Amino acid sequence: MSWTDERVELLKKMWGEGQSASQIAKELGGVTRNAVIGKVHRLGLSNRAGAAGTAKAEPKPAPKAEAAKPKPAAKAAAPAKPSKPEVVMETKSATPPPSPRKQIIPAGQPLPPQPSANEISPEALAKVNAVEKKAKKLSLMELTERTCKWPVGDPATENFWFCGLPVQQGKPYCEAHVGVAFQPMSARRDRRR
DNA sequence: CCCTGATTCGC
DNA sequence: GCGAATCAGG
Repeated sequence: MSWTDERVELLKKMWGEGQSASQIAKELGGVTRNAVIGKVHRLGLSNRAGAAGTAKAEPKPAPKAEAAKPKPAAKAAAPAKPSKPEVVMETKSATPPPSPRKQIIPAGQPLPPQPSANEISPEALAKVNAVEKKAKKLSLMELTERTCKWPVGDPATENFWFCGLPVQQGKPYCEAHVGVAFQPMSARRDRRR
């Protein structure tokens, strides 16, 4: 493969968007991330700083392209569904890990955390809520050994997906989900009922 | 171990 | 100019 104009443009575009070299390479195909990085340097756009030479470029917002058209919506629909405060911190009905009902959540090997007597740190929960918005929302088949396998939503529903963010090293989940999946086992054991 | 970008250097 | 190998970090 050679660096045709189109390919270079895509490279510039993606690099500008903050995509990683490996992602760009994958997208382009036929090249490795090294090739991409090498090209990036030769093009002089190592980082998104002012490569032009004089003017200092602004930090540039670099929005994460978020085209969102989940549903063709044959009819008007209400796509916006705030959040469901199902995670309470008062009554004891918290259910941080998704509720797999009696369904078997198919996962490569690791199983999603089964809800247990739990009360995850509010921080971790907040983190997860935030992260779920950035989740890549992968389908079962899209999961790999390196994508967070934290299930979100109801398996019996349309909107059910797996986090998909990069996992934390060996773990089956991303950092945020690891945070709620693996509790220090310190907090309290269980509410003395 | 996974990943990131940066650099080098033979081609 | 190209990019694998290597380096340096996270």
